[in-house]
Amino acid sequence: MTGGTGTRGATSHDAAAGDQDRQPDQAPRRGRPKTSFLSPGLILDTAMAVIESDGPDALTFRRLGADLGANHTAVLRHFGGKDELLLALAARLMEEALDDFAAAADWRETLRSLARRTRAACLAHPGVTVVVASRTSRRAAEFQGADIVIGALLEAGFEGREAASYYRTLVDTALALSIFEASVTMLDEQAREGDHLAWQREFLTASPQKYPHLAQVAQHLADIDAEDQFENAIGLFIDAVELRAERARVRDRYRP
Amino acid sequence: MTGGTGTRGATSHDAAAGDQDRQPDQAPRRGRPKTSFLSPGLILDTAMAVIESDGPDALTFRRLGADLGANHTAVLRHFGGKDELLLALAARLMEEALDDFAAAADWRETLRSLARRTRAACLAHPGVTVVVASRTSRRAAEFQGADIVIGALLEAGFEGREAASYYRTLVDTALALSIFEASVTMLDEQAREGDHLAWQREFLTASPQKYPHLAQVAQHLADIDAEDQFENAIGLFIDAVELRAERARVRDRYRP
DNA sequence: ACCTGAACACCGTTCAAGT
DNA sequence: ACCTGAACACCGTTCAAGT
Repeated sequence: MTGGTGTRGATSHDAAAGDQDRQPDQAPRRGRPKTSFLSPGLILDTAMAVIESDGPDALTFRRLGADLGANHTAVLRHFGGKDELLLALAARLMEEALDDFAAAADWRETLRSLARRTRAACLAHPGVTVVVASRTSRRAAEFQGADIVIGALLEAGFEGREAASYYRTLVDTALALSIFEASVTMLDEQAREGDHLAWQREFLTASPQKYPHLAQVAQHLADIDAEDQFENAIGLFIDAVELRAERARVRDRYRP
Repeated sequence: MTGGTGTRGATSHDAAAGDQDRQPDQAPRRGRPKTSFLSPGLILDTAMAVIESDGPDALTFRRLGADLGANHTAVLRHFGGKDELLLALAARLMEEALDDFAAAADWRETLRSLARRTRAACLAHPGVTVVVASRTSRRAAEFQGADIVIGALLEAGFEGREAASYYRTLVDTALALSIFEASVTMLDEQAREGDHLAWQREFLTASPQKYPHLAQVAQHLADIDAEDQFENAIGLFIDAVELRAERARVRDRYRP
């Protein structure tokens, strides 16, 4: 029932016994560990595993303690509270998204890459994304990523103020759309059990008299692919940015 | 402490006494109300008031009961559970966004209007937006709104499949950005108490050696206005859509 | 038909106590 | 320094009972 995602035993007795097969180079002074076996990293790993296997509501200190083989209050020695834990999860998600992010040969491709990485990380952990959604700010997009994207926009031909503005638009849009898609994924999954997905049928049978335009395209609405849709949004963004970049370059040519 | 947002007394004793000054045309059979005094509408009003005044965490059945002058389990006679209540709150938020929504003279203005309405509703109730964020699907954009927006896109010159696709892109983007902005608002408000807003200063003092591009535009990043930013994103979307609409019209001229 | 009140299983957090 | 175990104030939900 507890899943068994922990790397240690499931009870505190097992945890105590574990001291005996601890690495000798760690040199525990007597038989008690002088260094803690819990660490922020291990706790975050376990938390993500719990959410992804049993859903956002399953993340409780008691469940976390059970999977870690520790008391349910032990986590509080590493995180000030649940809110702090969630903020750390949000930061980890964005770290994963931007891991090894680097500029591409083409500035358009650099922007596209950031957006795709953001989406990939959120969809890889939709449950985590939903729990931390309200604590995810663009602060998470760290300096490293910001510098690369702004570099791409400067390369495209924008001045400082515009580069800053389009940078924020891209990051916000990519992040917001990714979180939104993850939450729709989770919601649909939950609704599939009930009959809440019936609204898709309603769309197809909407009254053509009352909603003529809707009826005209209803068949196409049903089979829209989520990934195509995301690519579509990013494509629109880049097209528009490129259009304005050309104008900016022309403008600068006459006002150098 | 309980706020006093209820329209009835704060205790169940007061609620019972309230029967005596009930309207006579309601004709209560004996002294007990034959019609319930709680209604889904009243409950949702109270729930929104609670969240907006004391934050998302304040929305509990016990608090709701206190403000309504009823037992803390009475709400369960109108909503199956907390999840159902949140889904209803999400639906109400979108109803508010699309209330009296109508097509404008120009199709671009119609698209802009939908986006602005979505944002306005979310920012009018940021706390509510954050609680229901994970239960807000584009299902909420009801047939009425969908028909109008799709009509605008057909008017712009798109065929069925493209109109459907751009409709979804606009609705998803506007909704996702609005939810995101609301959650950033709530997060900043909470962080202002701590010193978590320190990252803004960090941005300004980021190493120009390690992050040259970032340093170049850091001053502009600080004073970006949120509303300008949203308008910017929608403006980019409409520019790109218009660009493609022109192409679609040219294409159709040669293949009618 | 609608509401009450007690009860149940659970939650995050605190704190004195252990090693 | 880190963890335990009991305790506290809360939570959503169930259910028999009232009117």
